Amino acid sequence: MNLRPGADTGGQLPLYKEVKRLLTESLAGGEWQPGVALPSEAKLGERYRVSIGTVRKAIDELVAERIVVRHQGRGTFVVGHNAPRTLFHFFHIVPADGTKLQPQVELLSFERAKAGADSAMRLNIAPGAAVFMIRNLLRLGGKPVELDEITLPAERFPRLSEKVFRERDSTIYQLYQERYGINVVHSAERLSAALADRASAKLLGVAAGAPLLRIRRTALTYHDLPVELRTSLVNTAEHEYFSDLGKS
Amino acid sequence: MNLRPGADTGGQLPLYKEVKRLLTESLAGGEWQPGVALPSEAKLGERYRVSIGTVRKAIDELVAERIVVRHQGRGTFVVGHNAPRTLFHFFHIVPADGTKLQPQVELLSFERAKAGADSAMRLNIAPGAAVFMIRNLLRLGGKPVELDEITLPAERFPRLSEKVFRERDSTIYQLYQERYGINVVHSAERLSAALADRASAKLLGVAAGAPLLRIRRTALTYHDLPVELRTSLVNTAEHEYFSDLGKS
DNA sequence: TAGTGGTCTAGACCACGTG
DNA sequence: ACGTGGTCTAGACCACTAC
Repeated sequence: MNLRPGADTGGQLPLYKEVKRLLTESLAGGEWQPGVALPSEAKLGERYRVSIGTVRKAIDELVAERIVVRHQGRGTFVVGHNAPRTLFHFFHIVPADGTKLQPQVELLSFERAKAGADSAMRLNIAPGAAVFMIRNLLRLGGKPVELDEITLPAERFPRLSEKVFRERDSTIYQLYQERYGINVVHSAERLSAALADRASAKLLGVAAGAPLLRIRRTALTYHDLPVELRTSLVNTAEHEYFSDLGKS
Repeated sequence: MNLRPGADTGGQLPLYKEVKRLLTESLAGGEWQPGVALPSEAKLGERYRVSIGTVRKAIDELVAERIVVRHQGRGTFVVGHNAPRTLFHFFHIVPADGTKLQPQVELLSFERAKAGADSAMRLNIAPGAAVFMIRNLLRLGGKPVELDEITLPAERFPRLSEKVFRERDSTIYQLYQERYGINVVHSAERLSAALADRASAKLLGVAAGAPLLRIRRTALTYHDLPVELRTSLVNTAEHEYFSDLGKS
């Protein structure tokens, strides 16, 4: 760490990047839980022996990545899955008329299985490693709209069971956060079109052969570590996927 | 404009937001063309009578929105549609294996028409106003993959003709930029699944009733002004839509 | 009143690109 | 050598929140 103005960089990384890395380490290590305020910028400046401006630049990037939020006069807070607004960072299905609705989730099945080659690669685990496979039906305004298949690496979710999953009184990502200390902060999604097979059609209340939107998501925690795979089949007759790219 | 440290805000907007607004005005007014360097940060500081730090904060936001790019030692440049990398800010279809390919575009039809209620609303023009309707077939690696229907407000594209459109030696957004001074900087997309009708199926080389991904895009220029509507039908048998959300 | 983040300035030095 | 953006510091004052 260096205090001379404009000096250093012999250590390779800019100071504020290093501070950001250290902050991310602390977040990943659970030093500050979601919903809790970080130390003040002045305190962080002392802690890392840098000026407030450098701390601010590091936090600026965390804010841009929606990992923390600032509240003037209150402090800087770790983003978790408690605030209803964070739900829509990950749930992009809206009625065609645009009004956002909270989905109701119904558990269809909960199984143990072994990871296939593709899942293993995307989850960065060994092929054949134990995983949980969970299927859910999502309703919007009472109507079934989306069918989810979730794949979780068992190692990261010790003692997870159908009972635990079913009896949670929160969202799924909140469960990961509160019970396993896993905070989902980003996701990558790939979309394609598919035809409803008989089973999916029945659950979604459409004809077999109806067109469905297929979403394949990888959910990531700090350091871009993958922690969940999710394949969704969506009936887009009355709903759409909203791609809220870029912009601020 | 105010020079006292920490003062003002009586004028409502923070200084750097005002500077950003003025920069955007100049960009929209064509003072700096895409590909050209803005005045240096020091010059802009003199011009708006603010410190360099304030200019930098304004430009930071324009960089985050991909409206300009900085190159250390060279300057800050207006983003246009010349660099091949900018293409993929707007074209999100990639082969399932992930390798990005440049699409080849074939013009299918070019017509004049009147805007319907929905198009007019989304383009912010009067219902019944003159529009161009253009249909294109896009190929990736020689195979037809996407069918586009483009709607343009005729008023903003004076003297556009099939000949002009067909004989362009560049991308479509490059044509807008170079001939009409319209720089597409953002887009909003809504996705759904559909079935191929007979005509689309034939053009895309799939069976009628095959599942297609439908993308409805509104393309925006500075100040979030809509300048183009585009509905795309994509055969996702061997390609996917990549949603590269958030993150830096 | 005290503490927090938000804005704005000023100036130093570094790294990069061009001539 | 010069000009550009990139990093870092220091300090002032404002706006908001909580007590």
